[in-house]
Amino acid sequence: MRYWLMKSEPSEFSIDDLAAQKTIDWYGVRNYQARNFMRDQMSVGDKVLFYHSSCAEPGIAGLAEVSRKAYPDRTQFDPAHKYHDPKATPENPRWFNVDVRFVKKTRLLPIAELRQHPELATLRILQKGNRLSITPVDPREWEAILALLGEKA
DNA sequence: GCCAACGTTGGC
DNA sequence: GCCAACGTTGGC
Repeated sequence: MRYWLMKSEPSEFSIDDLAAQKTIDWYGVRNYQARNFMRDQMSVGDKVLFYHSSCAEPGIAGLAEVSRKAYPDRTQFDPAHKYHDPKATPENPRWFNVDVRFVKKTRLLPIAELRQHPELATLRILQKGNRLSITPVDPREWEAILALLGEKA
């Protein structure tokens, strides 16, 4: 079982949307490294920090988990979709996504607060130049973050 | 809106 | 295979 942080712009899809919808296919990832994490390393039951990015209050907004292992991203085949990829075919899909299930909404844990904790200095999203929308979280980091959230690890 | 960082594209 | 140009990300 692994731990992950997954970014979403709340104007596109927020923790409240996930709470309402219960489960989402995490479509739209068009970065190979992030795709590979989903396709090659994620399994059902993996724990997820749901992160709000590109917004007024960037930070961790809730907890989720992987509920289905990776399969081809439906939007790559749809010419009308903004995530359409003309080079992808059902026989040769290029992009994959997992399903993510809502666990709970937490307090908003801002990125500025994450930066204050030395034990989180290694957190991938805090590294300079980080842009990956999906990053692994190590167990120590996970525990430290859950403690900050007042959740039991 | 700014800008650093980074990934992708395409000409050669 | 190199690398300049370009587009995107995302915090501030």
